[in-house]
Amino acid sequence: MNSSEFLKLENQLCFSLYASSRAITRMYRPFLEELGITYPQYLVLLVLWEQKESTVKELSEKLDLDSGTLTPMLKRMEAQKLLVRNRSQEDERVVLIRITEAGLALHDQALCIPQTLFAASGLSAEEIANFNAQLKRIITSVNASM
Amino acid sequence: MNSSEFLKLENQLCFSLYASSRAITRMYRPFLEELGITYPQYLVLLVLWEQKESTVKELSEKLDLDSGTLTPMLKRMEAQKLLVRNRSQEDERVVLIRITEAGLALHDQALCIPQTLFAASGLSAEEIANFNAQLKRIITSVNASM
DNA sequence: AGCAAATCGATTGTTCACAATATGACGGAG
DNA sequence: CTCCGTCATATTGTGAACAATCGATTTGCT
Repeated sequence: MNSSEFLKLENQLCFSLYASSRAITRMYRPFLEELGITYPQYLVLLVLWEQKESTVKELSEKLDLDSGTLTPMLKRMEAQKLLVRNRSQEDERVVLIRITEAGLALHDQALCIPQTLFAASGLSAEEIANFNAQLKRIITSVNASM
Repeated sequence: MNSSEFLKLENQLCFSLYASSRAITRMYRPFLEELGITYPQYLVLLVLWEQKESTVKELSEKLDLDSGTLTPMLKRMEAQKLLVRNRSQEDERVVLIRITEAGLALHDQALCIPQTLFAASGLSAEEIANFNAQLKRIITSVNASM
């Protein structure tokens, strides 16, 4: 593989990741739309379904999104009554995010979505597991070097 | 692997793709910033560096972006003198996109970017090639089913 | 020729994504 | 106790993404 071919390959890989990420949110969109949420909002809910309460900082770290993205998004979700935002009593810098009953109620409705998409994808569980492991290695390697 | 574990895995995989896509644009950003362009604009230039002239429709197909994304982006790039937009004479519905000298001039400056990022990534050429092949299989499989 | 359907791109409106900056709150050094 | 640096979040501004819709053109069918 010469240098020029390799550059093309790397560009292709980066493009593939970019394109596949958008393809996934497109796959989720019609299903999430029925719940009135978007894919990034679904990611927030995935966290809150597990631990019910979090902070902007914690969500920022887990989802790798900054406050400029999260603050307006969490406000929209609060307007939809999916969660509540409150300043912490102990440390007024911290904003606590707590899921509501309405937010919890979406969990049951959302459960079938990954199953449906998995079935539609035509991939095997093994392929997904292997690919996930490999992607994690790549991400770790890239992050470690920066 | 039980059902619940599997759902978590699929959610993880989708999130990993989403996060890695953003990580890549962040890696490119400081380098592309020196050229005054963004990652999606770089993708447009990758096409135009190869064929010099294209159309909105062709770019839309190659990059998997719709006119609502491309039209304003191409206008910004035209404002930067990187390309020109003109209605086709033969078919007035078609807008021809042609790269300018200034746009071509960025090619040389951009050449070193993938090399630099590759070196920084700590990955081997083989890992990248294998991963690229696997990602393409996944995308093909997912797209075929929709 | 004449009209319906398809094509191409632009527009509008909403939601991310993120850099840069601002604001207020905490916490430690002196 | 006070100043000062750090921390957590909010705000502003720019640039994607994309659904929905529109306007103009072309093509196909009768």
